[in-house]
Amino acid sequence: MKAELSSGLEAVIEALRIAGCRITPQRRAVLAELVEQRGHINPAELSEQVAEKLPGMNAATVYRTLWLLDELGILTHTHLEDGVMYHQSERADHVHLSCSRCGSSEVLEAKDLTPLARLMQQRHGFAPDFTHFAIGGVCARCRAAPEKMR
Amino acid sequence: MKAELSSGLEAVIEALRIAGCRITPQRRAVLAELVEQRGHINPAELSEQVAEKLPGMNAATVYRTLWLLDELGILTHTHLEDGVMYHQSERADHVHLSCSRCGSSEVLEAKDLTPLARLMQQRHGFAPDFTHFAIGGVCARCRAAPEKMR
DNA sequence: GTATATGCAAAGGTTTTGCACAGCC
DNA sequence: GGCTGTGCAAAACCTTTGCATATAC
Repeated sequence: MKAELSSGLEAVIEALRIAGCRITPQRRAVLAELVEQRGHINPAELSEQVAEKLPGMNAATVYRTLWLLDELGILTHTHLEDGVMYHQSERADHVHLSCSRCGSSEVLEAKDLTPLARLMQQRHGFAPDFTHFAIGGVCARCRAAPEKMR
Repeated sequence: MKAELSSGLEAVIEALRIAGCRITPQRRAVLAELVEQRGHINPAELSEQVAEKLPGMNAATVYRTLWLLDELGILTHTHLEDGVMYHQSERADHVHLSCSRCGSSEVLEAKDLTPLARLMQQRHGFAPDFTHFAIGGVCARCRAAPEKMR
């Protein structure tokens, strides 16, 4: 069984235990916050959120916990235009399209790009995971709009 | 004519002048260093390099210069696993494939991905520029190798 | 001469690290 | 009780900003 946050906090906690890690209130708090978060969140913001609910919670601990959970595959990070974001691994199911002209960001289901991914793998041997970095480019609206200066 | 570093420093300098910018030794130094650099370089490192050749050169000036040149389209930045890198715009012709398993990074000519880009544009309306972010995934060697723990 | 660019210094923000103590198992 | 994890504080980085001065034009 793979530990996924969606299968419930307890499943992940069990996985942590099996990995020889200790279950602390701090780790529970980080996990709980990540479950509540629908989208991505950066470490700094997450740190604030968690601290609200578990006073005394230290930023260093948040960073260490994120590192651990990422290492165990429970979390994933994604690189967007403005930095690194964390989210539940099983929610690494969408791709960010980041428009360089208007700055907007749309989201695509990862599976919509599987044909492309497969093609790329066949042609270049590299099996891409388009969820790990955003994809830059120009969105449909900006392409349609008359060219403006930026 | 578009100002490109490869057309020579002087062409870019002329473009700067036309844009109403002043030509300072500092700006020349940054441009010169970027011409010498084959690949990508991050602002901090670039700052060091330039300071070696133009003593007194200040980091703040480097950042301001990079911002300006990026704004003018002479430079481009790319997001790799370990941060932002700058390079000459006309060298934004390659895509970084970053293997999440072994950490290696291969490079692909951007034009090798144009069919994919076109396909994506047709299907999703978004015209991707795969050079602006790296593409994460698993390289051919790691896919072939027996699954190891990470 | 005037407007722009630079240097300096300081602040801002994020992330990492060392170490003593606390607390999970 | 022993070892892992945490808090605290400091440091390490990277980047930005304000302001007086220097300088390109």
